[in-house]
Amino acid sequence: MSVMRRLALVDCNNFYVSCEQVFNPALRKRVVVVLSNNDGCVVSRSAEAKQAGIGMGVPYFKVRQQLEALGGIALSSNYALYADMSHRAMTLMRDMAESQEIYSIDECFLDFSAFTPDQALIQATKIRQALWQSLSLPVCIGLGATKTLAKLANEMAKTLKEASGICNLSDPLSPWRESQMEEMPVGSVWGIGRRTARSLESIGIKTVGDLLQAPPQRLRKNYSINLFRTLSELNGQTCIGFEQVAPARQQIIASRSFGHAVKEVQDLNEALSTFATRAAERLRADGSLASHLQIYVRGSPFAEQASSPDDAINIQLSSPTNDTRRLVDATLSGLKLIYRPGLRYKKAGVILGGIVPAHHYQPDLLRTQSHNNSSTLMRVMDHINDRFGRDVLRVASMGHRDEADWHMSCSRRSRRYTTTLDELPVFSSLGLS
DNA sequence: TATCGTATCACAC
DNA sequence: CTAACGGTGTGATACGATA
Repeated sequence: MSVMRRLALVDCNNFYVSCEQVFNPALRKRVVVVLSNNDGCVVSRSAEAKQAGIGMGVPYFKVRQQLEALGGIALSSNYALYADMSHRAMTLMRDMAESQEIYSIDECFLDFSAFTPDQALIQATKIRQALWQSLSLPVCIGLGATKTLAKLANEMAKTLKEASGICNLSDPLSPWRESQMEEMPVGSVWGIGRRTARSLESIGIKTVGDLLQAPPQRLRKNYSINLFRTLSELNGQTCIGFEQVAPARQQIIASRSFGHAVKEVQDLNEALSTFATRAAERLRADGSLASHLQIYVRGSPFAEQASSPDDAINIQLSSPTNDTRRLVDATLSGLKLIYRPGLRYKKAGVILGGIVPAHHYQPDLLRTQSHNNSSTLMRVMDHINDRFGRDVLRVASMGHRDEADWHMSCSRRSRRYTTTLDELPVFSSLGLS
């Protein structure tokens, strides 16, 4: 007989904006947004920005004027900073529970099963305080018997004014809490996205309470297995396991939209060489090999003409590899086959697939030296780049222009306070870099 | 008929 | 001045090709 599970879901509030505010307190209590790559869309908003009606995911150019009128601030995203803050937060929480599953850059599940209900609430409070005191990060915490319930509790912790950052949907569940839960909109449930929510609403299922009371046969008939798992989890039955170690990735994607549309093969060569290089670095960091890759190029999905390019090609490697040179070669040979002169390309990408552990692969003794994997050269290259800076050692096809059209726009990035010495204010102002 | 690969969708963050 | 709209990853499902 298994003991009841009790899970906590800790989620940082407005994570990217909060990280920026840690290092620039002048941003507190202000309308602040952080933009996606290429300064494209709003991906994180301060409470004040939400209050002012700045939507999540809205293209920046559509709200730029509104932001200026509000005296608001838009920042390019600074992933080095967010990743570092995330690591600190996760490390801090790791020792405050039996086990931890890092779910995303700003969220983790914690196993609180060993705690009594009272202890669990006390521990949640401690975690909130610890993150605020040592990292200045505000978080909300939801407690529940399943991941879906913990996520829902977290939504309620964010939504309900009186929750003060913590909401408990574990037992014992007060009738009051239960009714609050039943009033939550279906779309706020983890796993029920925009489309399913709209569909459910159209048949009168608008809230969690409606969903729990709906006849299961009717749901089974019209919806996927996912919705049933979600429903079971809302009823307290575990369908989604707790993963302390992340399962091996099945694919690695490296892709970017370009700062400006490009037409020349040379630009695409450089961009795709860079993407293949990034993908290969991650592949080696995972200790893996890829068996095939896909490359794709495309124009703007918003282009008025229907003739915007959109092409892809799959390439089978003669043997699994993590060698940047082989992956770049394959990438460029693929590009040759799909490139068409004169078109306006706006995005490209490399997708590595057929990923296997490096130790799993038995090299073919008849293969030539160039097919060696995890070669000494790659290890040395990674080492040098790690020590002396990204791309100090690189394939020539990546190019060396500081300002190529395909490079991202990123005009408003804050300093990488925690990871790049040159960007500490005291160093840069002294001109030491 | 069972299975396989691929494209597409839905979802999350 | 104007035009301008993310990236990474998983799983389900549909469907035609294949053995």
